[in-house]
Amino acid sequence: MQPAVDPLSTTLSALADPTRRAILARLARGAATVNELAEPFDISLPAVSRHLKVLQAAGLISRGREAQWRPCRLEAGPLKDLDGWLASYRRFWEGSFDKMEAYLATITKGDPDGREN
Amino acid sequence: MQPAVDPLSTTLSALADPTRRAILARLARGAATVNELAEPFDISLPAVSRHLKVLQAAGLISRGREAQWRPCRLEAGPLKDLDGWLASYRRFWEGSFDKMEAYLATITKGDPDGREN
DNA sequence: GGTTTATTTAACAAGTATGTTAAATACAAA
DNA sequence: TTTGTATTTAACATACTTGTTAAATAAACC
Repeated sequence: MQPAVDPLSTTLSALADPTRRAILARLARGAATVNELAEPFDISLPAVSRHLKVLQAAGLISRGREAQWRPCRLEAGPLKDLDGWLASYRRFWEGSFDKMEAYLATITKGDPDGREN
Repeated sequence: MQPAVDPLSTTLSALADPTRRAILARLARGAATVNELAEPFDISLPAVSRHLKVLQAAGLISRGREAQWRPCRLEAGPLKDLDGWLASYRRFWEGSFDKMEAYLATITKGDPDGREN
């Protein structure tokens, strides 16, 4: 029943929506206006506007003010933080690399030159 | 309003809850039973049970069956997939590294030995 | 000033998430 | 077989999310 205010939760929950991830993917190729961002989707403009509000609240995008346009651009900070969080779990899927290394060590054992194949 | 949920959305939404992330952090140190996992939290056991159900549905944990216990263990697959998704954004925060390299190149320019400081 | 274009806010509906307590299930131990 | 321990399911309350349409705001254009 907590309002879920920690930044990582906010980031993850913002990213959990496929529409918002698609918006980020678009912004990865450069800044865009709300209408441009909305164009590929079958949802209303207010709905897109709200997605942008969520992304901005999470710090994943920032917005400018040019005439009547509010261009959005990607902000990578929260993604970097997420990457940092993920890093502590990385060893769990890099385990297979260890197995591969152990395997290679086995098949090259007894080879004085240490060639791997 | 879409019923089908893509795996990445499922992963992110499972991770968006701080209680569930704490559970994963605990499981990163080894398998645990539901009661063990519930112990640090101020929420009811059924609530924890439901968090585990969410994590399992997302493939982030798997469960055994030993006597009356259902031990949980971490499954890294979805985290690895998330890491793969994140990777395509990595260049956005590695840009500062490029700047650092450019900076270092500047201050070492004209130093025949190429020492960095 | 009045219109057009871009975007947001308001008001509302439907679905989902998370928590609770009480009861049910599964297995072990006595 | 009864009892205790571990865990889940049921039933319910509350709040959040996401979508809609209609109206409001902001700035450019004529």
